[in-house]
Amino acid sequence: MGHRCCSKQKIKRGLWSPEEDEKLLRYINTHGHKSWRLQRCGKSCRLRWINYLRPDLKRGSFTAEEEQIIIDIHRILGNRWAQIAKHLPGRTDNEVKNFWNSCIKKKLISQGLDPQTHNLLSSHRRSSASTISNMHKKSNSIFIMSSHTPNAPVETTFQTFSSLPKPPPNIVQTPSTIVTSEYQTSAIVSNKFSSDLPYDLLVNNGSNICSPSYMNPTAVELSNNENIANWVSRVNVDDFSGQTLEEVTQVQVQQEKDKICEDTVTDVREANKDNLERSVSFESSNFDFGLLESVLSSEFISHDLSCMDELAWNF
DNA sequence: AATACTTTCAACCGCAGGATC
DNA sequence: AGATCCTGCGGTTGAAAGTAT
Repeated sequence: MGHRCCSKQKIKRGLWSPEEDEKLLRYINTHGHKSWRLQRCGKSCRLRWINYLRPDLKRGSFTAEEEQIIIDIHRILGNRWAQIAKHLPGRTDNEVKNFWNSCIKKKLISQGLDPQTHNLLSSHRRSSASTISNMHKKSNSIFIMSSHTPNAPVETTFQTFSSLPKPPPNIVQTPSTIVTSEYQTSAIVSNKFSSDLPYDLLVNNGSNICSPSYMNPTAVELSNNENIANWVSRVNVDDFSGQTLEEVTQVQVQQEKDKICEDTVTDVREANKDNLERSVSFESSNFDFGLLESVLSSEFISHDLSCMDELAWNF
């Protein structure tokens, strides 16, 4: 069964001809993109405009950077192409989806990764990695560690896991397993939700972490500098070969905390100087609430968030 | 050169939610 | 209240292009 508007009348379907494109462009230039009732189904016109005719679209193949962004966000959000596309200016959800299905998916599989979960596929797991892999399932961090075998191809060096926080604050989970660089693997470092980490800034005012209205405006403003992508940090396991994961964890977490706290403390002081009473415009904010909301409401973070209530910004 | 097979990606489908009449 | 339209989304399809035999 076709779309309602298409089934009612004889409307052209299939590929668009250059003449039709031109006609649609002329129509949009004259009438704007408010009404889509042409000889084609309105839905088809709209789609053609969004996916092909829009002037701000970027053409050509995806760059390595774009690919990495897609992988990183997909790891957190899953197949939410529209959300992912929002972080790639000039790219459409359809484009991202097609690129994923035709390229990235295969690449991940060839690397032994499950494209849906980003975990190692069972067939690629070795005993030395299984411990870490299982650990990942239990752990609650969005820290990512990457490692590679000395002879591994460059594109296989980002084998990453991630997950999001569940346990109560102040508890930094530190799985103790020897980290080696002999096997290409990834490992969870620790729980990022310690009480003095930047998430606190975002949730210091209530249980509904997803809603900006529950957030402390000052805190949100201060967080504007931190894009969600920066929440995911990478460390190189090779630098810590031979150390226990616990040791690596403590060092990395401390460094990350120090850096973040340093930044946020500076920001807070700056903000205090600037008079904290001024209101914050969410619309003008660079902070991506859409993605934040997506992340927080994704199945990755389906855990009970009530523990967030306990978080407080103790400054 | 011809055919078969694979890949790519534009377009479609179906659904949901909101706005309008 | 119900019908219709618009918008947005993720999944799927199939024609065209590319590649292998």
